[in-house]
Amino acid sequence: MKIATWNVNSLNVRLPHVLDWLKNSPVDVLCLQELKLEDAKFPLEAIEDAGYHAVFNGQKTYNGVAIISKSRPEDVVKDMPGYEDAQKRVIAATINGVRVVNVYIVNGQSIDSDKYQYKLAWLTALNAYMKSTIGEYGDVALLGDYNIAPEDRDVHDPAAWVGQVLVSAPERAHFQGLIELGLTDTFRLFPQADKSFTWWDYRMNGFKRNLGMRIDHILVTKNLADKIVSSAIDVLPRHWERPSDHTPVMTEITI
DNA sequence: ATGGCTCGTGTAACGAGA
Repeated sequence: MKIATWNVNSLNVRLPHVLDWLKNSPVDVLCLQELKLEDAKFPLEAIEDAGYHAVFNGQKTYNGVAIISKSRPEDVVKDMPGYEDAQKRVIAATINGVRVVNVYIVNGQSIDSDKYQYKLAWLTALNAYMKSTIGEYGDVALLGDYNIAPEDRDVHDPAAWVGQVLVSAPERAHFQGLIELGLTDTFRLFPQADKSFTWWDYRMNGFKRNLGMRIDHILVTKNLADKIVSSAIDVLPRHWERPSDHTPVMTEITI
């Protein structure tokens, strides 16, 4: 079973890339973030024509998440139960017996911003939600745009980023809090090239100069972690014309 | 040097992203 995550930065613009990528990388599950479209405008027909199911939780202009899958998604839950949030950032479903949780975690803008406080509160709610989800389902995969670079090696220039949003100690503590629930960062189960990133700024030739960050992640519970056979970043779509600023991450589980 | 691109909105210029 191959599972993947990709922040597409507008599904309107990136639908051709998603379809092309799925054709070349026919994963079983693809979690998308930043759809930037309301549910009525979700391109369901195009996804179904490609042989996939889709469930989605979108809104106009901002945010929005979707799970695309070969098997029919079951027990679909939108948003975090009990957490009041106008922003559409979460969708979960059970696929092939795995509880798949797709998140677009708050960016936070800068550490002196109100949005940073929203990010920390949101991460507290996510920890509680994941704790109950793991208790309820057992086999859980948490995929998405975390907007957190867990370690300095996940940052192109750690010295320049000390204390900034995406790398600040409170954010990293929240990431560690997810690990302490029993989740494993599947990318780090394998040897990886130095300076492996999933996002590059559109400005200043960020991608060509590899000035990136690893902020998109696939975490799984321990029982699933024992069955992971590969995890990799696919930089190919970042080379395509008019790309998303993020590129897909994929993990394969032997189930 | 707090900009630099890209997106949606809406049809000019701005907020948001990270």
